[in-house]
Amino acid sequence: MADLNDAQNEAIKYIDGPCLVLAGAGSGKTRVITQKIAYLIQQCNTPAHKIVALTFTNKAAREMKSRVSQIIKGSQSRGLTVSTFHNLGLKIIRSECKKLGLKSGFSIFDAQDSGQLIKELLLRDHDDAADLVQLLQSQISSWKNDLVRPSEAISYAKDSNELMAATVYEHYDRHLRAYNAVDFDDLILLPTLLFKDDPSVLERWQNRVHYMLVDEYQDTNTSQYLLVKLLTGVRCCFTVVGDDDQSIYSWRGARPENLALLASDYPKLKVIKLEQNYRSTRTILAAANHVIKNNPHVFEKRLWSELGVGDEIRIIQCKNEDQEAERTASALMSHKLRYNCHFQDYAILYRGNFQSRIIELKLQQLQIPYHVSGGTAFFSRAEVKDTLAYLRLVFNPDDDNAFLRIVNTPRREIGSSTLLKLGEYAQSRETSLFQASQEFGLQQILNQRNLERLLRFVHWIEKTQQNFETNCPAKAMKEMVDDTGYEAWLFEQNKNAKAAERKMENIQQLIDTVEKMTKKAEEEGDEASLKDIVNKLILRDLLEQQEEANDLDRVQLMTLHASKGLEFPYVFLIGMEEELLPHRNSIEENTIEEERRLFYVGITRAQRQLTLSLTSQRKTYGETSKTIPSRFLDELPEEGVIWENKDQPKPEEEKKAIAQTHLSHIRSLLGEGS
DNA sequence: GACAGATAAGTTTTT
DNA sequence: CTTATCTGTC
Repeated sequence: MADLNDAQNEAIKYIDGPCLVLAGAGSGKTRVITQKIAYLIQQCNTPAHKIVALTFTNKAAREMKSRVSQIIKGSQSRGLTVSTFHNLGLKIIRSECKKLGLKSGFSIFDAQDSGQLIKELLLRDHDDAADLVQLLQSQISSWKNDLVRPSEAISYAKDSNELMAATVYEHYDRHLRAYNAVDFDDLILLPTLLFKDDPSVLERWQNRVHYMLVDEYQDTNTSQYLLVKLLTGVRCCFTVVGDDDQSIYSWRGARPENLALLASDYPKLKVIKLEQNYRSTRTILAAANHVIKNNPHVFEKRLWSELGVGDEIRIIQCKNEDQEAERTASALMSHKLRYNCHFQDYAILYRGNFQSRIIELKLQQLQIPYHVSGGTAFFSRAEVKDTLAYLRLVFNPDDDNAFLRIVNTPRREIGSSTLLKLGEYAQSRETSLFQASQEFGLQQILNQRNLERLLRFVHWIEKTQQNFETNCPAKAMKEMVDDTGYEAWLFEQNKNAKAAERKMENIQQLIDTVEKMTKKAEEEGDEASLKDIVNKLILRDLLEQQEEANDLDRVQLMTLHASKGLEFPYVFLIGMEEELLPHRNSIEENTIEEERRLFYVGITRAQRQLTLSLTSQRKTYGETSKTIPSRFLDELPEEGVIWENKDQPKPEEEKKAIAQTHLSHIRSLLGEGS
């Protein structure tokens, strides 16, 4: 436990009661958590399996796990729980599903599934509901995050609109249960409500948690706050770490005031501030402090650094996004060649996922290896969603969303009118589409031919279910995909065979992943249930994991949100414009402070050098329009910041670098050829 | 019931 | 500029 400062040491050794660590950016908060876990296990004889550490992202959980295992020898950390809130919730729901009225194969609805369900419910009662869906979806989500149940929402409603929304909420929840499904918010909400209502269940779980640590505490919502409070109970043995300046998730229900709430809920709360920054140069830190000064603060803190002054912050002004991408890529490349760094030392950050496209293009042109993290690209692909829907239906036949998605994909000549009739029948019988398909009464409604087609599908699903019970998951999955004739259908659909091939590769990747996960689970002695794996897939763990292993030396591309908790020697932050950062909606909704924190997060990711860029015109929806420099640029200090004018010719050095890359590329091609 | 072509709509951020 | 949805024809 060498090399820790006094505050860090104090935070680690204080274990007798609730502890709040206010940790500024780069102040070593992850170190505090990992070292504290080691301290608990090695010095305090706390059994590893009674310690729970919670994070918000899979990536953070993985990182923490690996850092803990670096400190303590393998066997000692066995049984330690390091997981995301959502994964812990899933674990609790899985083992308590009977109490919650769920069957074991329950599905997890992602945001898209939820949206679809809400849309359907709205269309039943209202004519033009399309633009209401998003609004209702976020309303229902906030209700769930605030522990408001449908009945309460209905009784609190003040006008007809609110009543309508609350009614949709009630229908929505009822349908979820009927589908034997939960949504993302339920993963936290259901365990919390269960613990609140059932003391015996709560006690059982409390006994499994002797000490709890929570990372990024400013991101907790009301439901998560209560979950932690309930689980830690009267023992109050927990450490939470957070930074209100890095609160960037209030749009999804996070309550940074939970930091302050803690002090009133726990009068004995020990508050420790970490103010020494070990990450960034003084120039970068000064800029970050200067910017965040514009926000009001509950907890005052002064971040300082012992590191050198370092390079100036560069601001590159470009004509358009094309040039911005080009200059970013070439500046990166010339820097890399000059200082002989690794690609993994660089990160390119942006506000929205859509901004990665042009950058990717330019990086490809310069042969720069990169990895785009986060992003829903893979999971939003039709073929991936189809395959997952097949699995969902196999394990949970009541999942009507999955049923509708794949009942006629590939074509089984089951069309919309058949499904409409089936839907009406199922509704009247109050059962799922799958169950309804097998009912006798359906003969009255559907003609012989259509009924046969439907039953053929139902029987095939049942056959597949059996196959999954007798065969190993990956094999059964492969057979399932083969059985559907999906591949042939893809080639039929896509004129160019290449696109179809790529789609099949994506499905194969899913199968490979399942195989790997199964093997891994077996090695660790867990039950290798495909149900769990599918749910983990939907929670987005795993695939990232695989990619990470392969993507060693690559430039990292990600959103500002995704970058929180990470650090890079050299950071490029692109799109410093009004309506982008701060985002247009945030300007309208007057939530500039959160955007400022987002900028703050971006700045503080950089260890040695920070480069900002902006354009004077940008293409949106295919139309170019003028842009205004971000107001945040005005908030930077004058000292230590240099502006590069757009009219300036490209620096000679960068030109040379590009030429050199091309040359070395040609050489490598020649070399391989001979 | 399938499919092509037209038209409209939409990009914040994530588990 | 892409993607989702609608419409009309076969």
